[in-house]
Amino acid sequence: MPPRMIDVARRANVALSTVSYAINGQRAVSEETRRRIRQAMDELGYQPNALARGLASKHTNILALLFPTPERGLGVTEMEFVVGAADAAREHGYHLVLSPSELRNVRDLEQLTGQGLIDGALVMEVRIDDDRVQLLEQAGVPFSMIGRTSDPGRIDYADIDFEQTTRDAVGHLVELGHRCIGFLNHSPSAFSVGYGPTVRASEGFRRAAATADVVHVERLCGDNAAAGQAAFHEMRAAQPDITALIVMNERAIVGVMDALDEIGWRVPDDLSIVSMVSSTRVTEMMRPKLTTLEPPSTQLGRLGIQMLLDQIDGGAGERAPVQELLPCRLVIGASSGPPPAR
Amino acid sequence: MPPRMIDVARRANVALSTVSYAINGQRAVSEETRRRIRQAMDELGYQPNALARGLASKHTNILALLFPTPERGLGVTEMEFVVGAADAAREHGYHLVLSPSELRNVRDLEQLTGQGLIDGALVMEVRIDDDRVQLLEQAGVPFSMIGRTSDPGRIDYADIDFEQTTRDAVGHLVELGHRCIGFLNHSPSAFSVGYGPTVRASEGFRRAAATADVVHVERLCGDNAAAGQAAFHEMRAAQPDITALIVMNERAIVGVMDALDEIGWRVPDDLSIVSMVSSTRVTEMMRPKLTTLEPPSTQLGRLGIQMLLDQIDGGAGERAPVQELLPCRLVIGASSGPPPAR
DNA sequence: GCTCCCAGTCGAAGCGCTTCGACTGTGGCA
DNA sequence: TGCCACAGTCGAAGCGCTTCGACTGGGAGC
Repeated sequence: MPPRMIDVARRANVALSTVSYAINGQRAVSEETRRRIRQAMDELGYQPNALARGLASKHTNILALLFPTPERGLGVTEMEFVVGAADAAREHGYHLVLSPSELRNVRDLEQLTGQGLIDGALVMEVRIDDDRVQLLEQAGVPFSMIGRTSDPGRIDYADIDFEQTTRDAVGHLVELGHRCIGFLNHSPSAFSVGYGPTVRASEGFRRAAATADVVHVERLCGDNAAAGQAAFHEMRAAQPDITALIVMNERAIVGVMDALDEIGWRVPDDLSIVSMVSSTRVTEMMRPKLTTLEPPSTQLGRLGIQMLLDQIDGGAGERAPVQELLPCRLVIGASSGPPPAR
Repeated sequence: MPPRMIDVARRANVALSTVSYAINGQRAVSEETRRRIRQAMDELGYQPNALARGLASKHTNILALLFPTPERGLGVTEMEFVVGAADAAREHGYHLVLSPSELRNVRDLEQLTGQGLIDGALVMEVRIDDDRVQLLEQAGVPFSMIGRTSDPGRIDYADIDFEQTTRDAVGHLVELGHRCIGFLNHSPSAFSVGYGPTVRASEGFRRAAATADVVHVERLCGDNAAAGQAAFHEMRAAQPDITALIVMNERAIVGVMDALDEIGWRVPDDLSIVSMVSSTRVTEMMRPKLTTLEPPSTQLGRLGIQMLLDQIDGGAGERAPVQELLPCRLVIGASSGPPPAR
């Protein structure tokens, strides 16, 4: 029912193949012919059939976005990745299919790559040691990652620079005068499965604190208020002099606030709080409005797609892998200030 | 390079077409033959090529998810839609392509449907009067909506039951003893473009309040703290007796809290707050933990896909349209209580 | 004046599948 | 005993494109 290429060809009085060449420029077509073809296409409202094109040409203009849904659930930051990626893909004439593959369902991934549907994949929520990476490699599917494995080798990735980000967080607090800083990280399970941000922020914090020569203490903490509350009390028991807290666990923060109420502490007078890798969209809803290191989520999503397309369009040539670490942006809110004079 | 159907056929000593029939059951195949074919497929690790299949059969097993990115940005609730839809699609053997079409880019939509890539579309963020609906109709693409237009006709949709939800919100407050209730809605621009939830919640609130015979006042309010703060002061000026507030605007809430601080009011002692259509994921991060009417987001996403598939697989037959309104779940937090005895 | 080359065009052969019509052999039934 | 129906199988014709090899007619080069 929709017009086909042959209809365009007939109307423009040329061969089918000439229309094809006019459309994708694989061979020269004279200006006059091209004009007639364009006109015919317009008149018929012609749109090339994506499947036929893909079948014949071996590339589909479809990319997959692999996002597992972690126990933690997906938040604003992840949504921003997705939107960034989807926008970037569309701008380049690609479609993005969403593949909510659980890690356990390696089968799903095989199915996706085996069907010949996708030209490449963007892998989200990468773990330090991620099954999907091997799978994609041996399937020969071009891919890039948001996040990175412990040894990314020559795989393209874009990730948050946790080293820099923790340094910035610690730096901000040190500048304000803090000398004893706590770090509340994600859950023990996130750490033990090797979720990248959890592991890297942990290392980064330790190093940054050591470099700045401040007393520090870290805790892993379940993603809920109760865990946050308990964790803070434990931390304070370990380091009674604590005057500032870096939190990379949005859902634990409210628990910390509860804990502070219990001991009559106020933010930022008695304790400064800096949220790490939280969207301002979230921190602005908290009271006091939190100081945060906001992740460049949309940009990461776009970058991920960009890298992938470079890889695909770039063709076979040996390229240097693109591996970028992006910093978070320090957005100062009302939750950080000078330490109390205790 | 990957095995093709002909390879399977040769290995199982049958015709190509027999393999096809064995796979999708369009014709009877003997048990013995089927066994041999299955074995050959396993040995070769065969996976049908999705494009070839689609080209020949006229359906692709791909659905599109149409989500415009509103000025307001996409939040947790929207993410949950998306995940629900993606999961449901995968469970049924479909892929989901993300189409972040701006409403203005009607061209993008035409391109998507014209390419023959998708079997159907799920439309998110539907407005009272939505261009995309006409476009999809005239393109002959099966689709269903999350949300609904003013006159959905025979189009399938799943939406939140705003009538019921506002009634529940008002009911909860009335039960607590409140007699003067405010409603803080989304922005004037959301209202004027006819964003469904904004419009319907407005009507619902007015009706519910009238039925319950309580004094009520409503304001549209920009999606930010400053607007919320100003709006609350205005509301109180209009109705000094206000003792409870229903808010369907997550980002304005913190502004309301600021306003309360200014006049020395506390929640819920002086003012009860109920958040409408907010994920508990969000309300649990607020202090006090907000009472909310939590939307069945994931379920809506799944339902949307389900309806779409019924429509597609159901075939040509005249079905009754599936039009479902789902209630939100009242989750009582610490932000609502009896009115003060002023 | 002849060859050579190349821009520009055409026809045809696939890409890997679905599906149609045709063919075979068996069993039920009169 | 003969006929028909039908389960089970096969070959071939597309689906709507891309791409390859081949063909044509000028200009450029000598």
